[in-house]
Amino acid sequence: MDKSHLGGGGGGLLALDASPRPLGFLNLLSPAPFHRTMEADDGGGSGGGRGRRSVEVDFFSDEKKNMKKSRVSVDAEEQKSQADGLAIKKEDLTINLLPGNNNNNARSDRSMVVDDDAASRRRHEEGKNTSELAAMQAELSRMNEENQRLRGMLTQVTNSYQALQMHLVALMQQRSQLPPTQPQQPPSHEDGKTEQGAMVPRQFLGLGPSGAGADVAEEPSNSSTEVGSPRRSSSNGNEDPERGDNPDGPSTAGWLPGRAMSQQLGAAAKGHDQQAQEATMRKARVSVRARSEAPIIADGCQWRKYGQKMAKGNPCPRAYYRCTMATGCPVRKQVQRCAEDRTILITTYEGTHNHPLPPAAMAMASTTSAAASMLLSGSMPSADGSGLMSSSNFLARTVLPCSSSMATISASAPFPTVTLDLTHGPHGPPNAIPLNAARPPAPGQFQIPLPGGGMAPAFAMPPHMLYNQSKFSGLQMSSDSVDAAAQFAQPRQPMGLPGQISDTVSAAAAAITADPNFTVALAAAITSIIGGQHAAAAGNNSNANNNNVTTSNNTTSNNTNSETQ
DNA sequence: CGACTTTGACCCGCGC
DNA sequence: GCGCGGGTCAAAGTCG
Repeated sequence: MDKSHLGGGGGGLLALDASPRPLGFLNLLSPAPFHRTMEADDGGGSGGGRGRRSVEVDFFSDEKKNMKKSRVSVDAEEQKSQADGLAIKKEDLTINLLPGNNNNNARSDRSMVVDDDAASRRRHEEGKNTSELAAMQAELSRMNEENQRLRGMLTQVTNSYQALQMHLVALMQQRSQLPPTQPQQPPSHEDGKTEQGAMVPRQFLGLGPSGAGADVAEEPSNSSTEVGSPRRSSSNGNEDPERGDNPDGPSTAGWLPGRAMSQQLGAAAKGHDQQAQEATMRKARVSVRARSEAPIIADGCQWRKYGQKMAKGNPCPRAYYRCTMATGCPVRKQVQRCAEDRTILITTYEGTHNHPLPPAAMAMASTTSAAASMLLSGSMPSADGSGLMSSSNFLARTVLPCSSSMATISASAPFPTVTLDLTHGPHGPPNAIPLNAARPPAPGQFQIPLPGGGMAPAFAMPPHMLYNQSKFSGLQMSSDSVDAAAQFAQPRQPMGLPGQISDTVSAAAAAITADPNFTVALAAAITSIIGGQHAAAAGNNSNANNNNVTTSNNTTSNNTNSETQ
């Protein structure tokens, strides 16, 4: 498929910035990842926002608000520092480091009077300023050091993630080769593609196995791995232009019902186990729970509603949407409000995009596809759920390193589902309940343990601190990372810094990371950059990535290029 | 007029 | 075999 788009279309949301800035925050939020609405994405051939189109909620609107709030917090912190006579300002860290630029000094120069007391006082002040300057310079260098270390951590995480992904692909390759009579071998694994290349298609929303899901639309041999709903073999299956655009039988396997596919491909050629696995793969889903008053969340894709049903046990109807960004895209999603809390919108994604995604849709697509791939990689061979267990750990360590405490995997029938819960957090309602408490855990459903499980008890932190910890828990890949994560997780931790700088910066960090959506953005960004790097490795440009990636003291800079609805 | 939503009907899987 | 529930279809209606 169009890999070039992946690289240039915003596949990477962040990159390592080599510029030594004092404590740079990663600009993880790409150009308004979830800010586009269907109206904004209406370029796929629709007549242009006709009909009663659902009002979407900006998926990260709260986040943006909170980011703004964070910015306000930083400003307020600065003002407060100034008001308290503390000279720690951003300017102090960058511009006003030289004594000659000190406004106080300049002012005192102008008002200098030949007065011994005044001169001595001024000398005293100068000495004080000099010591402060030295201290600040020391802090600056220390923060530079910290920044470098964080970059190193991110590099390490990236490398580890790539290694894990490669390992996953290798494992899946082995599994796919286990049945000797298996008629289909993922061609992408046999040709010149590297394993990384095999992962690239997950830039699309691929709920299928890694390396195969996104290729199914153009590879008939892989059709049975399509994740679309196992449609019945209706006689009018080709009436739908989205399904019937490929009249040559098996080539349309992406839309063919599983049963028909089995007939056409020769059911005898497959073992029952494999069919069961494929059925599981087809039904893999990623569910996202988010608080929203709007009837649908804006995930960057264009959807068309094709049905609505009253689900049992839920007074709220369930709406069925189909991706209309490209003809024949099999991706569907279900949107339903939570019965217990109607402010929670549950969006379940299913299927694999067979078309390039806009940058706005990349984050969600990458996150959900990676989550589903991880889920499938672990759930397929296991009949007792142990596979899911291992999958969840793997998922927690790789796909959702920063939101693992908010992700669940449901092993309950009929299909495995990864649930990303964005509903709890400090900004939620006071009665926001943790995931497993909000919903009675279904049989076989469990919460993914924290990836650094041993770490959580190590810190006696209040709940909001724990949130912060979870934000960076994905960086717990080394002891250094643990330390850094702990430092980030404890905004008031001195970190060896004398005072105001660490307080100010930590307060900003706390304000930013306190937003639960930040977790998802972080996960999405990491996932995206991994994919972006893969695309870049395949010879694609990485300029777009660089455009989207900054390290900056101003953590709100990522909101500047939002797309209006 | 075309794209979209609505909604009743239909099909299928599953449990009893 | 039957009924239930989930998922989808497709005609009708809506909108700009």
